Amino acid sequence: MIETILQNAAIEAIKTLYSLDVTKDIVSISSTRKDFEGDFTLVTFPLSKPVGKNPQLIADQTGKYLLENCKYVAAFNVVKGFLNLTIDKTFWADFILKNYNNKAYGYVAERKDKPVVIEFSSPNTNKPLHLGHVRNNLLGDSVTEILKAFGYVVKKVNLINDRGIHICKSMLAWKLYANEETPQSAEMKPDLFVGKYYVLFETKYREEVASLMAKGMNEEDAKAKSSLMSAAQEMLRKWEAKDEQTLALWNKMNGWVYEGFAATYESLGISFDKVYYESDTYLLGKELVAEGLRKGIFFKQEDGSVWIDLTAEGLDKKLLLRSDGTAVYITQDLGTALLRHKDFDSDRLIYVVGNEQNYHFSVLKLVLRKLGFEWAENIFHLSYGMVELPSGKMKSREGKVVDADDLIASMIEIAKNQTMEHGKTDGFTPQEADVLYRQLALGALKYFILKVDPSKNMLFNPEESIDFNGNTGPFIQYTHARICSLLRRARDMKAINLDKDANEIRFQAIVINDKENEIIKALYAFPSVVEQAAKNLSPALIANYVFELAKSFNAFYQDVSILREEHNTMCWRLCLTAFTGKTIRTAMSLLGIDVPEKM
RNA sequence: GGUCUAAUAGCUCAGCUGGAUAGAGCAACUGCCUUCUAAGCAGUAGGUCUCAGGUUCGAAUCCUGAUUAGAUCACCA
Repeated sequence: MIETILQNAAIEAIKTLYSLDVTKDIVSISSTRKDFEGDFTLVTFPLSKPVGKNPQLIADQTGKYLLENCKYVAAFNVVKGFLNLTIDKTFWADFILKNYNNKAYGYVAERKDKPVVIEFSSPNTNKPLHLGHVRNNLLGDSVTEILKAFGYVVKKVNLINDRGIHICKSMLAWKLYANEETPQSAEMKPDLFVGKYYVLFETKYREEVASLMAKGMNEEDAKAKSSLMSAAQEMLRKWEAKDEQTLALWNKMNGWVYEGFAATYESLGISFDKVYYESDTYLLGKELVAEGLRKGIFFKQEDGSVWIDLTAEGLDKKLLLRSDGTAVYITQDLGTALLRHKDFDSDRLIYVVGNEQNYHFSVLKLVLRKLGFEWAENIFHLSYGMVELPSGKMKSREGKVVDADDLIASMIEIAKNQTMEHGKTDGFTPQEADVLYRQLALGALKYFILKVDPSKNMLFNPEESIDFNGNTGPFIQYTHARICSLLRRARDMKAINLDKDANEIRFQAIVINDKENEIIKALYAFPSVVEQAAKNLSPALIANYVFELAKSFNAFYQDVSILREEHNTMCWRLCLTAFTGKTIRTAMSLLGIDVPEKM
């Protein structure tokens, strides 16, 4: 890109002017700050010492040299040690004309690498998906799209947590209190229905503990003596023993939940290449533990439990197998990692999992590495922060959550009301209108969540957060729709041929507004994650690409505004409008957001 | 207690590898709908970048320490 060209030219300039070889890292080219004239800025302070002259003089002399010797530099000015370079307009013209009809703009060709496997979503089957899952799903889906744009083959997998004590809790509550009620008879979305019984169990359990404590027991004893909890544990034992009745109930309730999940995934527009079930995988990993024992990487305690000592690495000792020989969480995660590596012939695994599991994943990676798996080096935990509510953390045990389906439904409702209020769907068929409401609602939700740095906790205020004004998905969609509208009108007047006829087109085009930079922010919301992921995936290559991409967008936009000011001609505006529409579409597709052509 | 993460406008968030006068949106206030579509535009006001040191030409950004908040350190998943 242009920065590299300028950088090399500057290095050459310094060599010629001062007979000095300088490295790239002290020749920094960045986009010029607005309020200053120019497109790119060379900061000359770091050059001052090696060259032995004051920054201003260096800037001045280098500027003169570049003006004469670099064909892209049209003008320069110096403010203190900052050398501001203005790029020749023909460069931007060539750039636009070259890329306008390039369908692959923003994408790189497919590479030959092994596929990347990304795990996300990973719900439990005792309750419906909530806002936290939504963040997870959107991140997973968007990172997939971004990696695909970098030419990677990406396989999306989901590991459903369909067994364990929490599942038994909803099963037990249903068995005790439901009187054979079904989602149909209760007229509820089936996963919501199951979740209701999970909350019911927790409520009844707390009541029981409270009443035991009222009789003078302390909390610990009360919890231990709880008949409900021991019944749930008994149910888990029966499940593991493959008791027929228990399995039948388990199948029935999980079936309900899957039906509900399918609907939620559908409305979020999310799909998977492969779904794993923990009931199939929970016994995996024991062989790995045995192998580690043989190799002397792990050790066995007197009670039979197996551990690894990671204190040398700054972590603790970690249990890998219980004394009764059963697996724990990390045991099966070791096994599933290996399974995935084999299933997809992949040596790059990404896990989209909340940041409360940071420790777990550092242990997982370390253990696999100690077992001798080189691909473990490429495991990347895409860690994201919690979604908090104004009232504090979401607690599914207490039913204090924002349900994903409710949220989407109410967003669609808001989108519908506002759109009708603005009269935007006049002339739409009812079907077209419904599609638009959905696109707007999901655009708002997705952009709202994805624009926040994934690693940070975020606050979600149901009353205030969802907005269609300002820096929002619908605003970007709106901008895109306006651009499309302009192009339609232009086409009505005369066929657009950007290469030849641009000058002849007489058309009052949109003045591109600065808000379109918001789309760049959407891309910027990711580098922290994507760049890190990229570093893990393939050294520098991808990371540089993300950076180049984002940067080239940014440079382009800066120059859009410069062109706008300096060249107030129709043809220019039209070219830029068309191109901006293109970049919006490209960027939004990386976020998994639809951009309607009319609204 | 150990480890990790965070702290930027009243609120929600940006701030790229250290660069010029720290930016958006919301909320508040002023103007703008006959030339693309006001889900908009132009403008005003709002800041000790938690605090204290350090590194350097230059720090919101890097380092050290403190304060506050969150996560984690289970024979839970």
